[in-house]
Amino acid sequence: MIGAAILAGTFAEGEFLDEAVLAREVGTSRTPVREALHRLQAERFVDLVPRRGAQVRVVTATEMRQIYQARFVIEANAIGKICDRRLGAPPETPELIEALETAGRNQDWNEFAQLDQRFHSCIVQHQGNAVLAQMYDSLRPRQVRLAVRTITQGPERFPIIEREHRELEAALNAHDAALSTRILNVHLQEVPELVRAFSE
Amino acid sequence: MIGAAILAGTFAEGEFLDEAVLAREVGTSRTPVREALHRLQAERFVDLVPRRGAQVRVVTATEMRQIYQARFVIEANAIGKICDRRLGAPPETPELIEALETAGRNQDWNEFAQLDQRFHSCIVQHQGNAVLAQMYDSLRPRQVRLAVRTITQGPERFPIIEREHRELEAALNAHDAALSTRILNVHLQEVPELVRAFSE
DNA sequence: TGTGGACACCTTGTATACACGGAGCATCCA
DNA sequence: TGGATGCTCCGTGTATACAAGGTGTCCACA
Repeated sequence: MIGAAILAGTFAEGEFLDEAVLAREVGTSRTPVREALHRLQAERFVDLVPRRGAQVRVVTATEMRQIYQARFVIEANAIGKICDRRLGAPPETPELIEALETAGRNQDWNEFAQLDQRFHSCIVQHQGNAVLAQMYDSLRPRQVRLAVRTITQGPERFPIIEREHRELEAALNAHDAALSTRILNVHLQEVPELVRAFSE
Repeated sequence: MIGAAILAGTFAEGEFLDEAVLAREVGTSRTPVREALHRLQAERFVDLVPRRGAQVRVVTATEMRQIYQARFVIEANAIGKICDRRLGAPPETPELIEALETAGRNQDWNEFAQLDQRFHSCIVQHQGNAVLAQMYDSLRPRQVRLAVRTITQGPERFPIIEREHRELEAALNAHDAALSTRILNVHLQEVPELVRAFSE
């Protein structure tokens, strides 16, 4: 059901989730709750330890860095292919950039994060490999938990993100793989650095 | 439980799986079967369509090609990093190559496929990014179904695979990224070509 | 007073019963 | 005769009851 939403930030890391309690809170029985917890395990939100239950995973700075590395590997590959084939930026990008700037002006962090994700996701999809695209998207849930922490603490980064998106779009339309990759590299390195700054 | 094994090749593509029947066959109740089916969905073995049940996914030639592209993207990245840092081939490789050749001599296809997977998997793990490694491994179940089809039809490829593994190990130990990548590219392009050959 | 063992309670894992929704078939009408 | 509609049956989705295992506490003994 609303499994993912439950974990947005309401539980402490390492905490064990009680199925019965969750069921009561959601107003359903344990069965759907169990299924939701299994989905959450698949999305790496919780560890299911036998006979103990679902433990909220701790997202370490190391893991976060690795997630962004993984994003870079997949998205850089997509960019390379897009430039090779001279496809240009995905057709949705102007619209998404527009919406992103609106969300930025309105200080709507949720919307902003979601649009940012869609921007990058549509670039990866533009390459045409559904398997890679699905992998890329599967990284999202894990980022969300950190995203709320970081973005809310650094709203001054909004304009920077917006600018880099526009630069990336332009570089893609110029079929310039090297430039696009360079921009992406900078773009994706900022968040892990923020995370590190907080955790050290 | 044994969910994954069930699907090794015993069900027709597109077939709907009946929970009650499966439960009877396994000798358990529907509840564990349902959980297994959900896991199988996470592994992309089945599609869970609401109120209809679990449908065995059809693995198209296109998807197979994309899976091998995805493998290449991740493994090539690992190889690049390994050569950059001059790590050399993973310490397990000599042993794995040895075992692979034994399996090849014994015509043990199952063992062969498993060792081949472990060989590549340990290269990706050698890079040190657990997120990418887990992604890479998650591709495996989907390959297995095709692997049995192709390998059993082309056992003459065993020596070729073995040779390429040895070449890849040597190239890694020589810290030669370009050569390693070239070998990997050839190595991973053969299977999709076989698949295409069968399906056309 | 500290440590070890046993018991009880609590939570997960499994089974079964019930509810809900869809798909297929039959029948009726055009 | 063909199509549409309604009914029935079957299979998934959910709830609840029961079993099993683990953890924490309490008591007894050293």
